Amino acid sequence: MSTTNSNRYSHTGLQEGRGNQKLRTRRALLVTAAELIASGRRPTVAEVADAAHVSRRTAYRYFPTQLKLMAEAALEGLRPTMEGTLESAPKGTTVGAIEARIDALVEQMQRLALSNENLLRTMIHETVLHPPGNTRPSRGTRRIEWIEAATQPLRARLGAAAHARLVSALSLTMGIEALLVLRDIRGLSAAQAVQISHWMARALLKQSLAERQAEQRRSRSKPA
Amino acid sequence: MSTTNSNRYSHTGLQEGRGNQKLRTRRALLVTAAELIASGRRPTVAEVADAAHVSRRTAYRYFPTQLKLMAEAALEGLRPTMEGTLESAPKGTTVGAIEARIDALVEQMQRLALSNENLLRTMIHETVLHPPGNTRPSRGTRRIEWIEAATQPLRARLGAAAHARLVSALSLTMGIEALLVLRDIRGLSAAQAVQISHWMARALLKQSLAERQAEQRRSRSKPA
DNA sequence: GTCGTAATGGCACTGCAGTGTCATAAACCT
DNA sequence: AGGTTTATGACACTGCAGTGCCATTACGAC
Repeated sequence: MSTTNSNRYSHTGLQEGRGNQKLRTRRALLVTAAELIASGRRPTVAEVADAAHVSRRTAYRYFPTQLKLMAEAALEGLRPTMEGTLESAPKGTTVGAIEARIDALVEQMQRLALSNENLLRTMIHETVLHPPGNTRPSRGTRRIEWIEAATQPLRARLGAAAHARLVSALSLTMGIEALLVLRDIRGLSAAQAVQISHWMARALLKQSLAERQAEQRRSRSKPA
Repeated sequence: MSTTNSNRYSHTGLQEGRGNQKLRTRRALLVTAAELIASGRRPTVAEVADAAHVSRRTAYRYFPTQLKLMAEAALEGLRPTMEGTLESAPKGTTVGAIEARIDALVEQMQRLALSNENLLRTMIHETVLHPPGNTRPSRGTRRIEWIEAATQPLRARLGAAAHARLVSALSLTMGIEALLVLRDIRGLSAAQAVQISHWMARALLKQSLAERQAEQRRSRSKPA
């Protein structure tokens, strides 16, 4: 997953051995797999290896199972679209600014999920099993980080517990799972599903603020 | 199981030909598969067939792919727990009664999802792929029917559109997908996840009612 | 250049999904 | 009893996942 390099290797020599060769092979496999998945196919390991001009045996050296290859390839396919999502969000700590950030986040997440549906469905397919009591990488926490970043000023206003609760609730309103339920089970169109996500996110935010107000009113009228 | 008894079935005669024999074989495969899945395994078709005392070839005659066997077996495994969920819910059309029904529904759904996690994860694994533009059975609509039944009186109070929106939103707050996100991604415990579902459902209900009130106030003060 | 070693490729193997073909046994009918 | 139909079983096959073993290439150090 996290390629722990990002520093130059030519003058430092920190990249011991033939590290770059490995990185190139690994990356070739990932982008090739991502392309094949995004095109709607469900490629075999042999197909990915061939398309990446790598032997099947080598592919298995980098990704011990097709599952891991697919899961990482899905992430790889998303990476380009992901960056720049948060930067463009409005700043500020007012409720209005927070609401705007949440709106933008929902919009971006659902747009991303829609345009990478095959990739994300594959990822769920690959990660949904065996999770009883294991220590799997499971799924990333990017969604949580984004939501926390967008709602960060609310932590002081709502308190840690209520803020954490809001973050949890918001994590259900966006992402591929929401799309999955709204479309596959509820039978909505993509546009309708996105609307629901927007409404839910705002509703949960408003409700969190309203509960906080009620709590304050209560403690003012009858201080402990 | 494979009671090859000689109990005659001819007194009804409704089942044309050897229909009962087929039903028994089919059911034996389903319950056997459900048991194996529920026990945490991911059984081979050969394993299911063996355990059901049926030849592998016959298993494939009833379920053309392992996927279909698993998906139907998951439903089979849930059937016993499902019935009696709605009957015990409180009646009435007051907001309080509706709130109580939603609470009970959330509680039941999440309890069901938790105690059949393996089954449901398998079902998602099997149904999440290929659904772009196809006519798959996909997933059932029981969840939607339950939510609609619980919130039915709100349709008159909120209007059809707002009620449909609430139903959609509530469908995201309960079920295996919610549990999946809250636990696998958000990292909550089972108990915490259920709490979030409860809070969300109530919050969305309150917000729907609040928006309706605001709308009415607006139209009273400035009638069109 | 030479040498050592790390990355890669080739090949053969096992295990399971899925299918086709034919044989067998049980049910049905007369 | 007979004969016919039908579910089932036995066997062999293909395709892909995954692995072990060994050969070959190519990088890097001397």
